Amino acid sequence: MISDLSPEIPGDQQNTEAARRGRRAAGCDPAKRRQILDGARRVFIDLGFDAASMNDITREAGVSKGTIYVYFASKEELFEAIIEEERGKIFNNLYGALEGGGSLRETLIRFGMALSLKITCDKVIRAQRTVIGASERVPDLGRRFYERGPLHGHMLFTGFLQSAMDEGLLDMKDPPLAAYQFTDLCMAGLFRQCLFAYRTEPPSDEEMRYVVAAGVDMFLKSYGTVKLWELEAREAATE
Amino acid sequence: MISDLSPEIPGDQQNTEAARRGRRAAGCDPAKRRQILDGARRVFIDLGFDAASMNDITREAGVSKGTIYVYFASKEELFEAIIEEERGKIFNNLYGALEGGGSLRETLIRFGMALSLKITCDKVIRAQRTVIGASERVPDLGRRFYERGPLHGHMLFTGFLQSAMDEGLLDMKDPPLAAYQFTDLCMAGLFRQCLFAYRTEPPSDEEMRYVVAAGVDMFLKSYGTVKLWELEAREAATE
DNA sequence: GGGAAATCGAACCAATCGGTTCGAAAAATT
DNA sequence: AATTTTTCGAACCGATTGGTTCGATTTCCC
Repeated sequence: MISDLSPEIPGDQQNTEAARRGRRAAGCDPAKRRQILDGARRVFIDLGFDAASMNDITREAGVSKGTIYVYFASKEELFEAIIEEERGKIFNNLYGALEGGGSLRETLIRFGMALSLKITCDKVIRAQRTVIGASERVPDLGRRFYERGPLHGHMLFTGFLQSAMDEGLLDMKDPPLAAYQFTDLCMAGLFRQCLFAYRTEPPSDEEMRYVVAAGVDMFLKSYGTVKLWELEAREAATE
Repeated sequence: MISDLSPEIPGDQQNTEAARRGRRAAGCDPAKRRQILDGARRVFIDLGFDAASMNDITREAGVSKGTIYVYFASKEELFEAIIEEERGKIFNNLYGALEGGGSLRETLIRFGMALSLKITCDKVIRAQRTVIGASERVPDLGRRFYERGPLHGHMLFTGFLQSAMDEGLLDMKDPPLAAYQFTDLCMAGLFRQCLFAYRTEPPSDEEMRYVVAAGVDMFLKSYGTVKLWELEAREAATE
């Protein structure tokens, strides 16, 4: 079965002749595809879409140009495949931090750390720069990235806040707004500093922890309920 | 005196011959310079640095290519001149909002509105996208933009918070961090939404006011002192 | 109005772009 | 080992790039 060997490739042009004989269709070797994507990713993220040439990618990937065009129809298609991959790498396994247990404060700190560490690390910042730069001429690209990445995460986190509200731990008039406030507090200033290349290197773990803790404090001081204070006081007393 | 006519032009090559006769040196007509900058600004901000060609700029500015190269040595130099101008247009006259009088809460709302309205409007977002996109290959550009723009503003605002602290209205352990928290709260979510082209049009005045008011509430609930509450209560009573 | 100077406009440069083509070489299936 | 298929590598396409050059034209100062 072909899909066993290359499950992630859409089966639009299966090259049925070869398929019937149990042979791989042209442009369907997952390893080669990976090789191309990895090389192209480095080039695109280093140079941006425009400045990256297909010859650069050829060189970086160690694959001939003709072969690239067997796997991807155009520069745009290759680019979009890479952005999609990057989005997945950034946002997958991020919201598991919401389900690790512990007190509300602990969970918020754990989530805030995971979020802001990932969003401000060098690789991710470079990827975001590339998407933002391309958003001017290809708005759909930036839009899709945002919808499937940050927006999706925002809804998951809003749901988490809702459930904390149902438990009587938080009291918010506008949970979606509160979710935005929280995520922005967790990266106070740092996100823009990184985007504009003001920081030579990403925030350290300690700095991040300091900012996140301050953000969580501020957030809970605004939205925490009496029940939350009682819980926290009780917990502090037992230690 | 030449510098009276073109004060902003560096006098490196004054074409002394012509200057002695009271004539303008080549490439020193402020009006032409403006014409070129205006055309180039539109093209660069619409297309980004790479995709903008000098022929596009020629067309948009209504100036021959040879003339452009009399005023600017290269595409990069022209681009940097425009970014510098844009930075000035964005951040100048922004921090006057801090000095308009009124209560602390009123001032914070006024400043927050001015800040976030300006930073998320279409023109400014496009300019920022261009700078961020170019920051990958020309980090100095993004760095200078950030230092002379957002960072400078951050220091001004931190000073404002300090003086409010001196008056006993606020109590903060870390004023610079608090300044970041405030500015980020004022654009909760909106800044990233705009950057990634998720929003077709910038936030409305009402939406902005709603977000800013919520941010100011949160900020004051965290950092406001008893003295501030008394002041606000007294003011509310007299109305 | 005469003469100096700046601008224009178009041609021109070498280099590079994304994308295609094709025969030779390499791999893999039978 | 024979044969099918993929990949390679280089040449090639037309278009466009940033940048230069240069005579014709316009503008401006005396």
